[in-house]
Amino acid sequence: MSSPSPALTEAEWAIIKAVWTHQPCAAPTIQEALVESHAWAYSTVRTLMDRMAAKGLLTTEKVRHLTLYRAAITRQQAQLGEVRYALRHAFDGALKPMVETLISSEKLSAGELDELESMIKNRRQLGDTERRPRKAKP
Amino acid sequence: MSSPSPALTEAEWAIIKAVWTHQPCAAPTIQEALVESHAWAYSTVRTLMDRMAAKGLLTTEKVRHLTLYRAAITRQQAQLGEVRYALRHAFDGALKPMVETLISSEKLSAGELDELESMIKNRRQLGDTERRPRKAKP
DNA sequence: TTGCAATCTCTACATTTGTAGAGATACCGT
DNA sequence: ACGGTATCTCTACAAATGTAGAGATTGCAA
Repeated sequence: MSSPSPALTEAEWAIIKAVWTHQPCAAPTIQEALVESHAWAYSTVRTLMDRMAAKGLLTTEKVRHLTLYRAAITRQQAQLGEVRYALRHAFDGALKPMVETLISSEKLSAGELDELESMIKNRRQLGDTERRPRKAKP
Repeated sequence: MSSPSPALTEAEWAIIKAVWTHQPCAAPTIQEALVESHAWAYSTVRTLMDRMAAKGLLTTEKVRHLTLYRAAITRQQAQLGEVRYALRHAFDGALKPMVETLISSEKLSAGELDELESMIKNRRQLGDTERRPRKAKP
Protein backbone atom coordinates (compact mmCIF):
# COMPACT_ATOMS: atom_id res chain seq x y z
CA MET A 1 0.00 0.00 0.00
CA SER A 2 2.78 2.41 0.82
CA SER A 3 4.61 3.57 -2.27
CA PRO A 4 8.38 3.12 -2.21
CA SER A 5 9.02 6.89 -2.20
CA PRO A 6 12.78 7.02 -2.51
CA ALA A 7 14.95 9.90 -1.44
CA LEU A 8 15.67 12.34 -4.24
CA THR A 9 18.89 14.00 -5.30
CA GLU A 10 19.21 17.76 -5.25
CA ALA A 11 18.71 17.98 -8.99
CA GLU A 12 15.64 15.78 -8.79
CA TRP A 13 14.18 17.92 -6.05
CA ALA A 14 14.64 21.03 -8.12
CA ILE A 15 12.96 19.44 -11.11
CA ILE A 16 10.04 17.84 -9.36
CA LYS A 17 9.23 20.99 -7.42
CA ALA A 18 9.01 22.91 -10.66
CA VAL A 19 6.86 20.18 -12.14
CA TRP A 20 4.48 20.31 -9.21
CA THR A 21 3.92 23.99 -9.79
CA HIS A 22 3.63 23.85 -13.56
CA GLN A 23 2.25 20.46 -14.43
CA PRO A 24 1.21 19.34 -16.89
CA CYS A 25 4.13 20.95 -18.64
CA ALA A 26 6.79 20.50 -21.27
CA ALA A 27 10.48 20.30 -20.59
CA PRO A 28 11.28 23.82 -21.83
CA THR A 29 8.86 25.21 -19.27
CA ILE A 30 10.82 23.60 -16.49
CA GLN A 31 14.10 24.68 -17.96
CA GLU A 32 12.92 28.26 -18.02
CA ALA A 33 11.43 28.03 -14.56
CA LEU A 34 14.78 26.93 -13.19
CA VAL A 35 17.06 29.15 -15.19
CA GLU A 36 17.55 31.54 -12.30
CA SER A 37 18.43 28.96 -9.69
CA HIS A 38 20.17 26.47 -11.94
CA ALA A 39 21.73 27.58 -15.16
CA TRP A 40 20.95 24.30 -16.85
CA ALA A 41 20.93 23.80 -20.59
CA TYR A 42 17.73 22.50 -22.08
CA SER A 43 19.24 19.10 -22.80
CA THR A 44 20.36 18.81 -19.21
CA VAL A 45 16.87 19.36 -17.91
CA ARG A 46 15.45 17.10 -20.51
CA THR A 47 17.81 14.27 -19.66
CA LEU A 48 17.07 14.61 -15.97
CA MET A 49 13.36 14.58 -16.60
CA ASP A 50 13.50 11.53 -18.83
CA ARG A 51 15.56 9.68 -16.30
CA MET A 52 13.09 10.63 -13.61
CA ALA A 53 10.28 9.35 -15.78
CA ALA A 54 12.18 6.09 -16.23
CA LYS A 55 12.42 5.86 -12.45
CA GLY A 56 8.74 6.49 -11.98
CA LEU A 57 9.08 9.94 -10.49
CA LEU A 58 7.41 11.62 -13.47
CA THR A 59 4.96 10.51 -16.10
CA THR A 60 4.99 11.53 -19.72
CA GLU A 61 2.30 11.94 -22.27
CA LYS A 62 2.92 12.68 -25.89
CA VAL A 63 0.69 15.32 -27.47
CA ARG A 64 1.63 15.92 -31.08
CA HIS A 65 5.19 16.98 -31.01
CA LEU A 66 5.07 17.90 -27.33
CA THR A 67 5.96 15.75 -24.38
CA LEU A 68 3.90 16.61 -21.34
CA TYR A 69 5.29 15.76 -17.96
CA ARG A 70 3.49 15.28 -14.69
CA ALA A 71 4.71 14.29 -11.25
CA ALA A 72 4.03 10.64 -10.57
CA ILE A 73 4.25 11.15 -6.84
CA THR A 74 2.77 13.82 -4.64
CA ARG A 75 4.78 16.31 -2.70
CA GLN A 76 3.73 14.52 0.46
CA GLN A 77 5.02 11.21 -0.80
CA ALA A 78 8.33 12.71 -1.76
CA GLN A 79 8.64 14.50 1.56
CA LEU A 80 7.82 11.34 3.40
CA GLY A 81 10.45 9.48 1.44
CA GLU A 82 13.08 11.99 2.41
CA VAL A 83 12.07 12.02 6.04
CA ARG A 84 12.08 8.25 6.16
CA TYR A 85 15.51 8.08 4.61
CA ALA A 86 16.89 10.31 7.34
CA LEU A 87 14.94 8.54 10.04
CA ARG A 88 16.10 5.10 9.02
CA HIS A 89 19.74 5.83 8.30
CA ALA A 90 20.68 8.69 10.55
CA PHE A 91 18.51 7.82 13.53
CA ASP A 92 18.01 4.07 13.16
CA GLY A 93 14.29 4.67 13.16
CA ALA A 94 14.21 6.47 16.48
CA LEU A 95 11.76 9.27 16.07
CA LYS A 96 12.33 11.25 19.20
CA PRO A 97 16.01 12.00 18.63
CA MET A 98 15.17 13.08 15.14
CA VAL A 99 12.50 15.49 16.27
CA GLU A 100 14.92 16.72 18.87
CA THR A 101 17.63 17.35 16.31
CA LEU A 102 15.13 19.01 14.08
CA ILE A 103 13.76 21.48 16.57
CA SER A 104 17.24 22.14 17.91
CA SER A 105 18.54 22.83 14.46
CA GLU A 106 16.84 26.17 14.14
CA LYS A 107 16.03 28.80 16.65
CA LEU A 108 12.31 28.93 17.08
CA SER A 109 10.16 31.69 18.40
CA ALA A 110 7.79 31.10 21.28
CA GLY A 111 4.96 31.21 18.81
CA GLU A 112 6.44 28.50 16.68
CA LEU A 113 6.94 26.36 19.74
CA ASP A 114 3.30 26.91 20.58
CA GLU A 115 2.34 25.73 17.15
CA LEU A 116 4.39 22.61 17.51
CA GLU A 117 2.83 21.94 20.85
CA SER A 118 -0.70 22.27 19.59
CA MET A 119 0.28 20.06 16.70
CA ILE A 120 1.15 17.35 19.14
CA LYS A 121 -2.04 17.88 21.12
CA ASN A 122 -3.92 17.56 17.90
CA ARG A 123 -2.12 14.39 17.06
CA ARG A 124 -3.01 12.96 20.44
CA GLN A 125 -6.65 13.70 19.81
CA LEU A 126 -6.51 11.88 16.51
CA GLY A 127 -4.97 8.89 18.16
CA ASP A 128 -7.78 8.88 20.70
CA THR A 129 -10.57 8.89 18.18
CA GLU A 130 -8.84 6.16 16.26
CA ARG A 131 -8.44 4.03 19.32
CA ARG A 132 -11.94 4.78 20.62
CA PRO A 133 -14.35 5.33 17.73
CA ARG A 134 -17.23 7.68 18.29
CA LYS A 135 -19.67 4.85 18.04
CA ALA A 136 -19.09 1.25 18.90
CA LYS A 137 -20.93 -1.19 16.71
CA PRO A 138 -23.57 -2.84 18.89
CA MET B 1 31.69 27.96 12.31
CA SER B 2 29.10 25.45 11.24
CA SER B 3 30.65 22.42 9.63
CA PRO B 4 29.38 21.61 6.15
CA SER B 5 27.91 18.27 7.28
CA PRO B 6 26.77 16.77 4.01
CA ALA B 7 24.14 14.11 3.64
CA LEU B 8 25.53 10.61 3.47
CA THR B 9 24.75 7.72 1.17
CA GLU B 10 23.43 4.47 2.56
CA ALA B 11 26.83 2.82 2.28
CA GLU B 12 28.48 5.75 4.02
CA TRP B 13 25.98 5.59 6.83
CA ALA B 14 26.67 1.92 7.36
CA ILE B 15 30.40 2.51 7.47
CA ILE B 16 30.45 5.55 9.68
CA LYS B 17 28.11 3.98 12.19
CA ALA B 18 30.44 1.03 12.53
CA VAL B 19 33.38 3.39 12.86
CA TRP B 20 31.66 5.31 15.64
CA THR B 21 31.25 2.13 17.62
CA HIS B 22 34.73 0.75 16.99
CA GLN B 23 37.03 3.66 16.51
CA PRO B 24 39.92 3.88 16.37
CA CYS B 25 39.87 0.84 14.16
CA ALA B 26 41.31 -0.75 11.05
CA ALA B 27 39.39 -1.48 7.91
CA PRO B 28 39.14 -5.24 8.49
CA THR B 29 37.38 -4.55 11.78
CA ILE B 30 34.69 -2.63 9.97
CA GLN B 31 34.42 -5.21 7.27
CA GLU B 32 33.83 -7.90 9.88
CA ALA B 33 31.43 -5.74 11.83
CA LEU B 34 29.31 -5.29 8.74
CA VAL B 35 29.53 -8.75 7.30
CA GLU B 36 26.08 -9.68 8.57
CA SER B 37 24.25 -6.68 7.23
CA HIS B 38 26.32 -6.09 4.12
CA ALA B 39 28.25 -8.92 2.54
CA TRP B 40 31.00 -6.62 1.39
CA ALA B 41 34.44 -7.78 0.38
CA TYR B 42 37.35 -6.30 2.25
CA SER B 43 38.42 -4.22 -0.71
CA THR B 44 34.93 -2.80 -1.02
CA VAL B 45 34.94 -1.59 2.54
CA ARG B 46 38.44 -0.33 2.19
CA THR B 47 37.64 1.66 -0.92
CA LEU B 48 34.59 3.18 0.69
CA MET B 49 36.54 4.14 3.76
CA ASP B 50 39.36 5.71 1.81
CA ARG B 51 36.93 7.71 -0.25
CA MET B 52 35.22 8.84 2.91
CA ALA B 53 38.56 9.90 4.30
CA ALA B 54 39.23 11.84 1.12
CA LYS B 55 35.89 13.57 1.63
CA GLY B 56 36.67 14.44 5.21
CA LEU B 57 34.21 12.05 6.77
CA LEU B 58 36.92 9.90 8.31
CA THR B 59 40.49 10.51 9.36
CA THR B 60 43.34 8.08 8.98
CA GLU B 61 46.46 7.52 10.96
CA LYS B 62 49.19 5.17 9.93
CA VAL B 63 50.63 2.99 12.70
CA ARG B 64 53.27 0.70 11.31
CA HIS B 65 51.57 -1.33 8.69
CA LEU B 66 48.10 -0.54 10.05
CA THR B 67 45.79 2.23 8.99
CA LEU B 68 43.65 3.45 11.83
CA TYR B 69 40.41 5.16 11.01
CA ARG B 70 38.36 7.52 13.07
CA ALA B 71 35.19 9.45 12.32
CA ALA B 72 35.96 13.02 11.44
CA ILE B 73 32.46 14.14 12.31
CA THR B 74 30.28 13.31 15.26
CA ARG B 75 27.08 11.40 15.03
CA GLN B 76 25.26 14.62 15.84
CA GLN B 77 26.90 16.45 12.98
CA ALA B 78 26.03 13.70 10.56
CA GLN B 79 22.47 13.55 11.80
CA LEU B 80 22.15 17.27 11.52
CA GLY B 81 23.46 17.14 7.99
CA GLU B 82 20.85 14.61 7.02
CA VAL B 83 18.06 16.51 8.69
CA ARG B 84 19.13 19.73 7.05
CA TYR B 85 19.24 18.11 3.66
CA ALA B 86 15.64 17.00 4.02
CA LEU B 87 14.61 20.29 5.54
CA ARG B 88 16.13 22.36 2.80
CA HIS B 89 15.16 20.31 -0.20
CA ALA B 90 11.94 18.59 0.72
CA PHE B 91 10.45 21.33 2.87
CA ASP B 92 12.14 24.46 1.60
CA GLY B 93 13.35 25.13 5.09
CA ALA B 94 9.93 25.11 6.68
CA LEU B 95 10.33 23.34 9.95
CA LYS B 96 6.77 22.89 11.02
CA PRO B 97 5.63 20.84 8.02
CA MET B 98 8.64 18.65 8.45
CA VAL B 99 7.93 17.96 12.09
CA GLU B 100 4.36 17.34 11.10
CA THR B 101 5.34 14.81 8.46
CA LEU B 102 7.72 13.22 10.88
CA ILE B 103 5.27 12.68 13.70
CA SER B 104 2.59 11.64 11.27
CA SER B 105 4.88 9.12 9.68
CA GLU B 106 4.75 6.72 12.59
CA LYS B 107 2.05 5.91 15.02
CA LEU B 108 3.03 7.19 18.41
CA SER B 109 1.85 6.13 21.81
CA ALA B 110 0.44 8.67 24.23
CA GLY B 111 3.64 8.36 26.21
CA GLU B 112 5.78 9.23 23.25
CA LEU B 113 3.61 12.22 22.52
CA ASP B 114 4.10 13.29 26.11
CA GLU B 115 7.82 13.06 25.67
CA LEU B 116 7.71 15.17 22.57
CA GLU B 117 5.62 17.72 24.37
CA SER B 118 7.96 18.00 27.29
CA MET B 119 10.80 18.24 24.84
CA ILE B 120 9.19 21.33 23.41
CA LYS B 121 8.54 22.80 26.82
CA ASN B 122 12.15 22.22 27.61
CA ARG B 123 13.21 23.93 24.47
CA ARG B 124 11.07 26.93 25.34
CA GLN B 125 12.81 27.18 28.69
CA LEU B 126 16.19 27.17 27.01
CA GLY B 127 15.14 29.94 24.72
CA ASP B 128 14.06 31.99 27.71
CA THR B 129 17.33 31.71 29.59
CA GLU B 130 19.22 32.57 26.46
CA ARG B 131 17.16 35.64 25.90
CA ARG B 132 17.31 36.72 29.56
CA PRO B 133 20.64 35.73 31.13
CA ARG B 134 20.66 35.00 34.83
CA LYS B 135 22.96 37.88 35.54
CA ALA B 136 23.40 41.07 33.64
CA LYS B 137 26.92 42.48 33.67
CA PRO B 138 26.80 45.67 35.73
C1' DT C 1 5.09 26.63 -49.36
C1' DT C 2 8.67 28.03 -47.13
C1' DG C 3 11.26 29.24 -43.52
C1' DC C 4 12.02 30.28 -38.75
C1' DA C 5 11.39 29.14 -34.01
C1' DA C 6 10.33 25.75 -30.79
C1' DT C 7 11.00 21.23 -29.54
C1' DC C 8 12.94 16.93 -29.70
C1' DT C 9 16.43 13.06 -30.21
C1' DC C 10 20.78 11.07 -29.87
C1' DT C 11 25.06 10.74 -28.38
C1' DA C 12 28.84 11.77 -25.37
C1' DC C 13 31.72 12.56 -21.61
C1' DA C 14 33.14 13.52 -16.66
C1' DT C 15 32.36 12.41 -11.88
C1' DT C 16 30.62 9.80 -8.13
C1' DT C 17 29.20 5.59 -6.17
C1' DG C 18 29.13 0.57 -5.65
C1' DT C 19 31.73 -3.44 -5.91
C1' DA C 20 35.77 -6.33 -6.01
C1' DG C 21 40.01 -9.29 -7.59
C1' DA C 22 44.97 -10.09 -7.63
C1' DG C 23 49.04 -9.50 -6.14
C1' DA C 24 52.40 -7.03 -2.93
C1' DT C 25 54.06 -6.32 1.80
C1' DA C 26 54.76 -6.37 6.44
C1' DC C 27 54.52 -8.65 11.04
C1' DC C 28 55.07 -12.11 14.30
C1' DG C 29 55.93 -16.48 16.12
C1' DT C 30 59.05 -20.29 15.70
C1' DA D 1 65.83 -16.56 8.85
C1' DC D 2 61.32 -18.04 7.26
C1' DG D 3 56.85 -18.68 6.32
C1' DG D 4 52.14 -18.03 7.08
C1' DT D 5 48.59 -14.67 8.06
C1' DA D 6 46.93 -10.23 8.30
C1' DT D 7 46.77 -6.15 5.92
C1' DC D 8 47.50 -3.26 2.28
C1' DT D 9 47.79 -1.32 -2.61
C1' DC D 10 46.47 -0.92 -7.19
C1' DT D 11 43.63 -1.39 -10.73
C1' DA D 12 39.21 -2.11 -12.88
C1' DC D 13 34.66 -1.95 -14.19
C1' DA D 14 29.52 -1.13 -14.09
C1' DA D 15 25.83 1.83 -12.83
C1' DA D 16 24.07 6.24 -11.50
C1' DT D 17 24.35 11.11 -11.77
C1' DG D 18 25.51 15.67 -13.70
C1' DT D 19 26.07 18.18 -17.76
C1' DA D 20 25.54 19.38 -22.54
C1' DG D 21 26.28 19.91 -27.87
C1' DA D 22 24.74 19.06 -32.61
C1' DG D 23 21.66 18.10 -35.58
C1' DA D 24 16.77 16.41 -36.82
C1' DT D 25 11.80 17.52 -36.77
C1' DT D 26 7.71 19.85 -36.46
C1' DG D 27 4.35 23.37 -36.56
C1' DC D 28 2.93 27.80 -37.20
C1' DA D 29 3.06 32.31 -39.52
C1' DA D 30 3.69 34.89 -43.51
